[in-house]
Amino acid sequence: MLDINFIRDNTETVLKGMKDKGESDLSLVDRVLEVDETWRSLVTKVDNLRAESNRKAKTIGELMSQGKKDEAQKIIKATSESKNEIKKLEEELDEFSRKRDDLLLRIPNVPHDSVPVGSTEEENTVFAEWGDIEEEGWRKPHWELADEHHWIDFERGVKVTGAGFPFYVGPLAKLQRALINFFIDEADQQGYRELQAPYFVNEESARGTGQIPDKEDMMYVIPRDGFYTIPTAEVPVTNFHRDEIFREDDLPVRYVAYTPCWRREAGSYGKDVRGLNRLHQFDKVELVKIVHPSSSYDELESLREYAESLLKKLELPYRTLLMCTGDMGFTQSKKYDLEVWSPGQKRWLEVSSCSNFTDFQARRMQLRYKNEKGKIEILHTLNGSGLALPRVVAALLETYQQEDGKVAVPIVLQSYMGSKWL
RNA sequence: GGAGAGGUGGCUGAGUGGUCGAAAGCGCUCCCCUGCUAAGGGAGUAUACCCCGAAACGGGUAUCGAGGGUUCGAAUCCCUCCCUCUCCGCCA
Repeated sequence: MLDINFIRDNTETVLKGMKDKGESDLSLVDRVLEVDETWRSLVTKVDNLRAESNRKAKTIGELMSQGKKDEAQKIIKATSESKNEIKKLEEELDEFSRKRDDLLLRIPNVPHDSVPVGSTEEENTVFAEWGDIEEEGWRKPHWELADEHHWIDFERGVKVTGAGFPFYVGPLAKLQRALINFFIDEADQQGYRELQAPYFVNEESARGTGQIPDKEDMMYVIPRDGFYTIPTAEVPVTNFHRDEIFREDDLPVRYVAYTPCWRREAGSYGKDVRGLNRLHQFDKVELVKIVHPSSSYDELESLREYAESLLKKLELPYRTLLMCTGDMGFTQSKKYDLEVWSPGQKRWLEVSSCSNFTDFQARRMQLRYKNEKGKIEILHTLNGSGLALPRVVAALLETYQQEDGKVAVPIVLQSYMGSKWL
């Protein structure tokens, strides 16, 4: 959510940002400004009326304690009339503040100046590339390999739960456990504090990070208890500090959390979703930062570099994309995607997405800090995957396979696996 | 799940219908004093929003778990919900 005052003072910037992000309804801005103006004039009116009735109530109190009941009675009569007027105006006030917030929630975050303007994924720019990519060759896709070794059981997953809920079997189950530990240990060394988070969240939390009302359909719902299963650890972890005020000295705050993630992925079928490419349940190690507004773009770069370092250590070729305005998403101001090369499928797979939300999430969540002058300001939030497991596993199986069908273990994982071969 | 008690400012805790945004203590910040240390004295110390103003300051409104109600007036009374604690039940 943007600050209404920011929109008032920087209307052109907001409009340009919306245009660049491909938002079709630019009239939102005019409407929100109009509604806000009405709201503010109503506030003034209501506040004045309430002030008057407070004054009268006080007078009545004084008269009563002096025993002047008749005089008090006179004022009571007069006051009860203005009560109705206040009530009516209060209802109107509520209506307008709701309207204003509705509109406000539909205005996207403003892209940073360094973000390329574009409308489709073709206009993302390649920010970095690492490793040699094999565009031809004998390598099998991971689902064939996994099938041969009976490492992933999709069929039984369908039987037990449904499509997109596979079992990982034997060495592959262990490999996932190894990756999770490796990712968390690496983050821990970089100063991220480990958090084990709830897998269900309530409605306020889903609203805080913006899954509601925007992306409600991505989550599974537990209606009886009013919970949502988390689509990413970002939701519980960022909400960890919701409604809190930090001391400036305590910043920045960095967390790492491993959780399963659940996504309904409604309507996605076909070859893009084969094997481990897209699942309803998957594991992810997520990084979250809560930082001083002045440092969020630096923190984004270090977040990106950190995520890249994981792929380097696993020796998996990757590229980093700087997402263009149109491909970036509603809440972000700048975003990098890391894509790992899948030599069996001859395509890139997204394994991490590192984003700066500036104050957009933090405002909705009332994540704030007190600066040196004692003034309260909104913080900035960032997050990034470090990393999402299934596609890393896919790329790893395909990259480390040998011609005889065996699969080697990356050097950094060998101590976790206790072996050199899967 | 059943029975009972309770939710007040950074913390402890007073306040059961009238000048309470809230006593007191602790903590924290600033100042003074004391030639170190300890102690002492003074001032300040919630959040959001509106109005005025360049700003400082000022004026106002709302908030005592959340929402609704009664009343001229609610932290205080009533209703609903949430949460915490104690006992019982159940249980990894």
